[in-house]
Amino acid sequence: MIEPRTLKGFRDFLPEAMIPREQLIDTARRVYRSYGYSPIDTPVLELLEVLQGKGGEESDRLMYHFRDHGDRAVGMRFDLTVPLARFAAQHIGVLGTPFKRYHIAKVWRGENTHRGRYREFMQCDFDTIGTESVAADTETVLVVHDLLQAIGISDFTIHLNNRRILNGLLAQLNLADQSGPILRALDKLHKIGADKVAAEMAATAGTSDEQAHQVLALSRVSGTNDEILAQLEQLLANNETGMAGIETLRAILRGAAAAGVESARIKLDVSIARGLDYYTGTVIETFLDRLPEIGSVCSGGRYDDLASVYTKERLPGIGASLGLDRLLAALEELQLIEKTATTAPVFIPYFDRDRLDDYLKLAAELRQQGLGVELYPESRKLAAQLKYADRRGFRFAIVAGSREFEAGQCQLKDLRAGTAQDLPLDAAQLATVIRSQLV
RNA sequence: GUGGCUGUAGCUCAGUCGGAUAGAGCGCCAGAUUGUGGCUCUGGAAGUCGGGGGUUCGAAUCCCCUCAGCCACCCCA
Repeated sequence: MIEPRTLKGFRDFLPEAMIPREQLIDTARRVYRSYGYSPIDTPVLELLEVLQGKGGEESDRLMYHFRDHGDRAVGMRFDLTVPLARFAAQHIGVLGTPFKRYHIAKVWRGENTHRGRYREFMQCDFDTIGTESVAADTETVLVVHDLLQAIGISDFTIHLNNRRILNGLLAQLNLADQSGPILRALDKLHKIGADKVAAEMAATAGTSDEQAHQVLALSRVSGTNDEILAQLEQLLANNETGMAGIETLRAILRGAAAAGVESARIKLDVSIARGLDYYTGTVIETFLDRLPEIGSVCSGGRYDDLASVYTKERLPGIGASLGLDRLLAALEELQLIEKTATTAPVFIPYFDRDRLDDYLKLAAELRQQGLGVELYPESRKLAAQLKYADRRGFRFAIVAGSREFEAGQCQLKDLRAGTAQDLPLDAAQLATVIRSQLV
């Protein structure tokens, strides 16, 4: 016998896990569409040359790849952004700009597994291609905001930064060449503290004490968003790049406020520096206030050289990605996930052995009324069937035996409340009552 | 990739110094006068003790290898 098991980092999803998963995807889709993003899909497999060399050596090493039957070198997509770059370069002529797309799909990375990190996982990306307008930056923030609200999370904070502020400062200190190691160190500020960041910068980037001190001046920038902006303006007063970054942040804050986003939802955070090789401007990360340690659940930013390896046309873009698996883990920890293993609210026990056709008819009529209905497939004893319905999380059961059929009545049980009422055996009337109580 | 920890029933775990038929709770199945779930009671099924090798009279227990998971580091398009 072959032991049934899944590959390391690959998972099965049981109904109890899959139902909230699909709900989350539905919500993301609805929010993305409300901003005019359109769905696209791309192949799981691409020619290796299309995928490789876009995210650095590490990404190439993590990518699943092999030779196909025609001896072509192919790879499995490890994110949705590189395929988008190829897609945009190939089709932008017919799509036109600006082009807004969302893409909800699985990606694969052959890396070490961790809590919340798998080798096969879902990304929910949305991006706007072909505009450098700050309107797109602001809308990206708004989408993240609306998305988390729609999911039902009441307390979250969108951390906002701009790579040009960091780049400007480094240029000012003649450290532009060392931005990689410096920003990687700076990214750990919250985690390891200023002293250790300074030590790491000295070790990996060869910064002098004075340079480290200057870079860490960033770490002392704090206060309200307005206060942070004022401090940054002082730090970067003579730096065109830095000032441009500050102006972009200001514009996003203004725009978000105008669109009705509560000011406490957005926090300027100069230590956010992720996506080092990739992002060129706005950078965002989103944290749950009650579970910050789980990390960013929705991250993204602006990248202005997205498709340069595929086309001479300039295709700047901005977007973000919902970390579906991480968010689900968080929602579970915060007990915001309702546990049900059924998708239909109404259960009909197959109670009277001789009345199968009557049950089928009732179920069909209720479905025509727009209700999800499951009919139990075996005429077991009633207690067992009700127990099944209870375990699966059905909301209502419609009990009818020979007595009820003869009287033209049935019993509607609210399984959650533990109440029951007698009603006429009529689908339209039943549906009205059920709908009024479904909430 | 590095270091540490853990793998015993479907799930969560106990199992003494190496000792004989490997346990519990939950879940599952059946029942508690033939038509009503959650609570209770009774009974039942279910384990290659992750896998392989070794030491030993004897291994869930000790040793080696391997697979998987967790934690920290590294990395994170």
